[in-house]
Amino acid sequence: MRVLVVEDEYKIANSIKKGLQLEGFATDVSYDGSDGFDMASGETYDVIILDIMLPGMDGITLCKKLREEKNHTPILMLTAKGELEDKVKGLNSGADDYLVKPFAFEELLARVRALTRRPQNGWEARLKVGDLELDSVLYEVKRGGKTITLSRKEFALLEYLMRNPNKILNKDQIIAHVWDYDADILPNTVEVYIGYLRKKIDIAFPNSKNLIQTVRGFGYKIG
Amino acid sequence: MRVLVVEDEYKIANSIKKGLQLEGFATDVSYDGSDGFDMASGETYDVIILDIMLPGMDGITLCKKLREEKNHTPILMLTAKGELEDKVKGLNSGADDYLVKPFAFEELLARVRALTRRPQNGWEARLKVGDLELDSVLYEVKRGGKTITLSRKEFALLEYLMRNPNKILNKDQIIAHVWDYDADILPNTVEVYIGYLRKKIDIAFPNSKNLIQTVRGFGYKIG
DNA sequence: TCTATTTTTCAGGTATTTTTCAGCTTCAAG
DNA sequence: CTTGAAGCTGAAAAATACCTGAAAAATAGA
Repeated sequence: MRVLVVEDEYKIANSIKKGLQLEGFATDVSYDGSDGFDMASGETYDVIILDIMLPGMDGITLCKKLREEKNHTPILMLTAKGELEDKVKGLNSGADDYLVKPFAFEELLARVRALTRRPQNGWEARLKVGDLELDSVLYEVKRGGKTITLSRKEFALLEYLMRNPNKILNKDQIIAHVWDYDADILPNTVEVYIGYLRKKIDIAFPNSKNLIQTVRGFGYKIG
Repeated sequence: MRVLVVEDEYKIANSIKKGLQLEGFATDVSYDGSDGFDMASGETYDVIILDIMLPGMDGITLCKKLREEKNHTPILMLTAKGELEDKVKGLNSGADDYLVKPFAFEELLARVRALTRRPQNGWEARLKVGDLELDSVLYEVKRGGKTITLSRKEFALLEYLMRNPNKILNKDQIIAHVWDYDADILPNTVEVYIGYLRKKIDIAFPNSKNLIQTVRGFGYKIG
């Protein structure tokens, strides 16, 4: 599964690349619009992630030119917040989906997976760890059949933990996956959120095993 | 259930494709009239969605040619607003139904379902949630036998909610399904309409359960 | 065209969520 | 036992989501 990222902001491009590679996508990056166009029309990619504001050639033009030469590779456009017009232009020019900046990596991943449309191994809508269940489509969390109400960030964090059961995740990893790429978050914020989740998931169920565990010096794990 | 979409405007074609796929239709797209004709006569589809204005071959010609070769696949024609003549020509050329652009996705879905003519599982004309009833053919809404008058948009929103009972729907989803594909709507508009519905459906019936619920950070649900 | 209604935006208020801060606890190494 | 780093937590501050009355814009009906 091959992905091309055309994005001039070094920080964003590289974090996308690193993240996608870890998920098993072969990822190429171009920091310039016209280079990106050459790569896209020369090689066969399964998805193209395309920023709108680019040096060389803007994303909308790039997209249109690709479509003109009958290249129908799914395109995910990145648009800056507030530029609603761009979103419309982007979809008109032939993009298949768009994502508003700044975004959390897991959001991007979900959309890339939707665009590849192949039964993605390793991705499940319903996650289960012990007697704790999370439905990432219906936004439902239950433990032992009892519903648990979570806020948006609490949910996102729990989902990330449950997608990596029994794996130790450090605070930097958690921040990179759950928070927007430009968020400037203290590690302590993760600690606070772990505390919130513990209260709702473990402390509220005193007769069950504690699922969220601290691994001092390394991070946290669930399971 | 297979659908072919022949439409050169990427934005429309892709949003139809995405929406139909989520509803369980296997959807192919052609952005060109003569390519579309080849696909339609080569493969077996259950419905063909056909724009009139097309590069390569216009929709009316395409439709006629299909009928000439005894292909009676149901055809839904898309006509631009004001082109009433086209609508007549379209029906004369052998199309089964037409839809005026711009349309909301749910309108298209209803017509596609009607054309497949098979008892579509999951689609009902009369919806019921608690003691709230909605008839999508007669445009009638009642709660506990008492008639409720709704405007067009209020009705469309309520119908969408009631077709997804107990499911959390976020504002983007609601906009994509209830509003025209080219509408540029603020999320706040959805909030306002939820308020209108609440006034008529919940607040007007103080002895009944509140059916419309806010799930902060995620969206709204009914049930 | 004019008018009534519907649709959409705007601005201000409130409640909740998110983030930070500061002090406290725990753990492990010496 | 002491010490320092890592983690925990109550509470405050900041940011955000949602609600609502009212105005503006668009639309439909006469």
